[in-house]
Amino acid sequence: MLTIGQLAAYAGVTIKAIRHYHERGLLAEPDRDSSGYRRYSAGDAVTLIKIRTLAGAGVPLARIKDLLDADPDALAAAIGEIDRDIDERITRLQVTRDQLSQLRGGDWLFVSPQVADYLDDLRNLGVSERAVRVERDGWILMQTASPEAAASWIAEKRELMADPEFRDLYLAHDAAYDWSPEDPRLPGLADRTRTWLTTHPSRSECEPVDNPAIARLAAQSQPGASSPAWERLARLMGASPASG
Amino acid sequence: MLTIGQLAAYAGVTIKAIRHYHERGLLAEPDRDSSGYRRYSAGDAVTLIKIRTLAGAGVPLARIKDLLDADPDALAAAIGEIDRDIDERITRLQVTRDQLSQLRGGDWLFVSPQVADYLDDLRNLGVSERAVRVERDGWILMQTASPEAAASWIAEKRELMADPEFRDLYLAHDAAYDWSPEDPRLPGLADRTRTWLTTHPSRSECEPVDNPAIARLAAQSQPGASSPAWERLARLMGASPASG
DNA sequence: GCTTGACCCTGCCCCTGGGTCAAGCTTCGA
DNA sequence: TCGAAGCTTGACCCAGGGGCAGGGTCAAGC
Repeated sequence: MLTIGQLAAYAGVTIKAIRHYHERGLLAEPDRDSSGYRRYSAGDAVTLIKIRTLAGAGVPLARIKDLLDADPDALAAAIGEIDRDIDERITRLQVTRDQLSQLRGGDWLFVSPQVADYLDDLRNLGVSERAVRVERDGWILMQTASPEAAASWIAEKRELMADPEFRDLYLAHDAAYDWSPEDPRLPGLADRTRTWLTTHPSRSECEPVDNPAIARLAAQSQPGASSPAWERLARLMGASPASG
Repeated sequence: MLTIGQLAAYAGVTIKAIRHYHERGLLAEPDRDSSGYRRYSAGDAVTLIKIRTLAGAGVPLARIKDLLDADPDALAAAIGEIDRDIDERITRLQVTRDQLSQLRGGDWLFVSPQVADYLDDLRNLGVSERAVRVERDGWILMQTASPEAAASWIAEKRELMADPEFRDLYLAHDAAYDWSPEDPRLPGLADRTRTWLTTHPSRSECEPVDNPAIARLAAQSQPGASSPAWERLARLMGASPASG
């Protein structure tokens, strides 16, 4: 006959766990010896190892309790189910591992794949990290408000980026962020932008999304995301569609 | 700006979890609107997805809190560590899955491999399941008391099973369990057993282990594990070494 | 203007699967 | 014979939330 410590060592379980199983009714309380110590049989060891194996597989104790006195067929069925569950957990762990590796490596985790691709395009174009971050945050807000609308907008915008003049304007606006508000290039840039806007009517019903000013709009909620040069640019463009 | 429900939906997390992260200091409490609702920014969504990813990998919340404002090098190191941890958990899950499959398939899980082999030998010999179970339980008790001694005994016993006369005696004792106590074969079996015991002095210091009577000894703790025929057999063998 | 349903707020207790500590008894080995 | 190790019960603690209570808010439809 075994003491609780011997049983625990044999089954590879802590003493505390055994008492826990007693409390939950998984393992019957054995008889006590004259001093009140619990005394276990070999059958208890067999049961305990079953419990440990099932618990190690993540089966809840309440379910283990049922399985222990289920008929062999039910047990076999349950084991099959648990087995599939383990497989699923393994694949989920592998997914998690992949996601972890993406934590160091861009925005893939935070936005839809389409937006992530778009952000990568921006980076390849030489857009500043600041602008990329502002775009990312804007797209997150849009995706939250309406994932379908964001999906169609992002498609439209990626198409737009194929236009060299638009790309040029985008990069110029990005660069202008750091210019002095008295920079002589600002009026010309404002003119070019206005011209582009009038010759390229937006197809989407939400105009600001389609031009670089979206960055300023999205940025309004973030302190310090605008600049003196951009403020002047906005004034120069006057009542352009972007300012509404 | 997002409500807590929108943020939760975007990040794939429950509202309750977000509030929990606020309590734990993982995610800063955002400003409230006029009605006291929390209002979130896109940056909160980015942080929350980081939290979710790390938490999904099993990283404790307290550690996530540290990692969120750690420098990139420390984060990369931590991610490497977490990655190894996930690998380990995957292999452990695979081991668990193997053990699970053994739950339906014998005694492999409950005793040492040597004892499991021995029990399989017994089954192949045609020994009754009752006797196998009694042997298994006896070996569990022995292994718990002294794994090394049990290891040498099991080796000795498997050697012994190579002796045809011993095998024969073992099977006869097993079969005798179900005989009538008046069965005329019992005196002859008692004689054969006594003869074998005198011509085969035990090498181990613990004699009962080396002969079939171990089954009876181990069974004494289990009610109903003996039988009328066995009782008579014990009386017939008189003061044999097995009866002590 | 009123209702209805969805959403949000705080605060509390509950769960699993144990770990840890305390205070006192028993058993074992030298 | 004495100290170390082992056993007893009981109470409290942890993560990571879930669920419920009891209430406030908001937007739409009638």
